Order: sequence, then C-alpha cells, then structure tokens
Amino acid sequence: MATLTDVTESATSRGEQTRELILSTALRLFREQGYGRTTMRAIATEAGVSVGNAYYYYSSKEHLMQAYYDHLQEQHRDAVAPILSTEKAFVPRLTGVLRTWLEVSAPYHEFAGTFFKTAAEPTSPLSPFSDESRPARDASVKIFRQVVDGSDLKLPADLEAELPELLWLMHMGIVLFWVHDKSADVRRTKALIDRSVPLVDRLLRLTRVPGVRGVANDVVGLIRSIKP
Amino acid sequence: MATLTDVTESATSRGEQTRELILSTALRLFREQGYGRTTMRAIATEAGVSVGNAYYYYSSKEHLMQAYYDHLQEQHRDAVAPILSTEKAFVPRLTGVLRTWLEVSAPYHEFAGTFFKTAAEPTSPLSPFSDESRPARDASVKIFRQVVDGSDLKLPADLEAELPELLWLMHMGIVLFWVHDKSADVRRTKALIDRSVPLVDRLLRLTRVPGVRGVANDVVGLIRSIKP
DNA sequence: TCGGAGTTTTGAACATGTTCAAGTAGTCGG
DNA sequence: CCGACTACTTGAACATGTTCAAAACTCCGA
Repeated sequence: MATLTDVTESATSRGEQTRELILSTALRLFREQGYGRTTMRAIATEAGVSVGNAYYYYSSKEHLMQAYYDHLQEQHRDAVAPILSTEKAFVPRLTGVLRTWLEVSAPYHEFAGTFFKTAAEPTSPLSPFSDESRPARDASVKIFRQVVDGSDLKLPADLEAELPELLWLMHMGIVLFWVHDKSADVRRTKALIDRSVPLVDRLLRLTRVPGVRGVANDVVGLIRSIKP
Repeated sequence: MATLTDVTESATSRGEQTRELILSTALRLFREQGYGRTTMRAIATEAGVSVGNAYYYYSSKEHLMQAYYDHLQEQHRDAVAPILSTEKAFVPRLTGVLRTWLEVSAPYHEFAGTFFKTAAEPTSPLSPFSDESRPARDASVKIFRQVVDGSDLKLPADLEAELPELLWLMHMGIVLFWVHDKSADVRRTKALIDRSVPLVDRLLRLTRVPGVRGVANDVVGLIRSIKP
C-alpha cells in the first residue's frame, strides 16, 4: 500500500485519498480474481464508493490498468538501480534488467494477458506506441540506455544511439513471450532471456567484422527511416 | 460473396446458408462501420435473423472475426500463388508475399486494430499462438516455406528448417507495424518491407562467413529450445 | 453566518455482448 | 400419416462497462 501512496506527491486536493483507495482496491482485485472477472461494481463496493465515483477518477476500466502499468514501471526502475550501479559487463546488466522485470511483474502474470490485449490496440491510449504512454515508454527506454552507457560495450556511435530503443523492442518481444508462457515458474521465459542476451552480446561485438558492419549500418538506417 | 461461399464445401446441412449470410453481413458491417460500432443486434437485423440465431452459428463476436481471419488467409494464399510459381529470387519472392498481404488486407486496415487487439490475448482462441488458430498459422507458415524452398537461397540445413517460422514471425512484426501505421497508403509499412527484406537476404547469406555461422547456429539453437 | 462556486458523490438508466428456456420445422423409421 | 428426434430459431432476460443529472459536500468571501 505504501508503495502506492508514495507514487503521487502528497495529497493535493480532497479526492486524492479516494483516488488511491480505488486504485489499490482495483489492483488487488485484478490480482486476486483476474481483470476480466473483476467488475467495476465490485471495485466500487470493495472500496466503499459508488460506481460513478470510480469513474470520476478513472474514466474507464482501462485507465485503471494504465495506472497499474505506471506503477509497475516505477517498481522496475527502482529495483533495477542497484544492478546498474554495480554491474559493469553488458550481459549481466541486460540479463539483470530483464529478469528483474519478470520478478516485479510476477504477481500480475495471470491478468497481464488482458493488459497486453488492450495495449495491442493502436487506438488505445494504453498502446506502448501511443503518445499517451510516451512518458512510460521513455522511462523504460532510459533504463536500457543506462544498460548500454554504463557497460563495457564498444560500438559505432550510430548503432549505440539506436541500441536502447532496440533493446526496449527486444524487451517487448520477451514480454509478449512471457504473457503466453504457461510453463512452471515461467521457466521458458527465463531460458529465453538467459540464452538470447549473450547472443545479442555476440552479435553486437560482431559489428567490428567488416562484412557485418555493412549490414549493421543498414539496420540502423532502416530503423531511422521508419521512425515516425 | 462467391469467395465466401466457395470456402466451405457445398451446403451440408440446412443452416449453412444462414451461417454464411450471417458471416458476410458481419464482415460487411465490420468494414463499413468498424468492429466496435457494429453490434450483434445490427448484424442479426441486417441478416434478417434473430440475435440468438447468430450465436447459434458463431459462439461470440470474436468468432466472427476468426472467420474473417480465415477468409483473409485464403485470399492471401490464392493471391500469392502466381508470384511463387514465377519468381525465383528470394528477395522478390518474400517482398511479393508480404506486399500481397498488405493488398489483401487493405480494406480491413481500419478495423484490423481491434482484431489484433483480441488476438494479442493469450487466452483468446484468436491468438496467433493458440491451438485453435494452429491451422491458419500452419497455412501461413507453409507459404513462407514455399518462399524459401522455391528460392535461390543456399543455407545450412538446420537454419533452412527454422527459417519459415522465423519469416512468419517477421511477418507478424510487420503486421503489428501496419496496424499502427497511419501514413497515407501505408507508405511506411511498404518502406519497411522494401528495406527489411533485402537486409534479411544479406543477413542470411552472411551465415557463410565463419564468425557469423556460430551466431547463426546459436540462434537456431535458441529457437529450438524455446519451442513448446 | 450565509450564499454560492467549485468539487465530489450518488445511483438509476443505458448500451451491448451473451445466455437460455421455449418454440418451430424438417426428417426419418414405422 | 404419426411420433419423435434432431436441427434450427426466437426474443426476453442477464451481466457489466459506461453515462449523467441531480444531490451532497467543502470552502471562501461578504
């Protein structure tokens, strides 16, 4: 609960407490019964407010999820800090960041599917590509920029500039895999991380090989050309 | 209409006509007003049946979309045949297949977002990774297998075996990009295809370079290890 | 203290996907 | 032709996200 109230600066107007009460109740119910089975009526009742009041603070059920996403984001950023400040090698840095995300998100694995469902819709404000979630996305990319900058990697400047976003994309891919991962203790996702990170490392270092550098340049050019 | 009725073998039982009437009405309304704004009541009314009857044939609104997806699949397979039988070089083969998908799907671009939204949910039968959509997925992968097999590519056997699925994955990525592409005439998606295909081609041919082959082998190993 | 402006709260009403018990119609063995 | 079995059809009822007009509350200046 404390983590939730910490998030916003101390109550600015009357309703802040109600807002947070609704949010924490919603997150709890989402976790306990899944997103689909949690009704707005249930959230309102459990929080001791009316349905209309819940809508006064969160204009839709999806927006409650958006709030969850921001919450997750902050937890991840905090949990990752010690790794980034101690570890210097690229592989453990990236592995650590990705596995930490797994840990932070674990309680929500079951209902995460529904989250990414709505996130996949381009018109949804929850889409990871939407303007509305730019702050969260930028914050996430920033983490990967730290992964790159603080590491022992030596890369061509242009590739290094694009790399954080590419790693964020990789992260999104892993999240997609995780959402579908039904193995015990998400073993398969963990395996994916542990095996793909060293591979990325090798690939990146390969960019020094003459024949490969050309392709790498093309990749960078492609990325740049399709950016909005 | 013809394409729709062709799909299933000639009427096996009484209700087949009704089934197809409902489907074609639904697809038309989806196209005309978008998925979200098309109500089941509207579909039923327009098709001249009751709401309950629509549910007798399609157990949910999502299943109507599943039917649309199958329909699209078949159109793509047919439209792609001439390319696969004439073109021999890998780059134009793959480019042709991907751009043809764009053409076939163009009328549905607007409401495709909603489609892929539900498709992204792992528990949905519409998920491209679900058992229920395995037939459609296999059919799609098969197209990419033809792209590889009929081309001038010379690759290590294990990589060649995995390549069709990898290309299908690439296709999914492009679809995701397309869904979010708001540029006129989906120019950006077309650019993505035209630039990324030659890049893939170069990457694949690079696997002959000694230093690269090791990485390629690891990629193949990784793919295999995470398959369910 | 009073009145009003802004903020918060309420719950009934609405829209729409979905279910279901009941009805209808075609079909087949006798 | 009859009865019954299956296939099909119906529409009212239900569940739940969302809206909204009205009420309640808070705060502040006169």
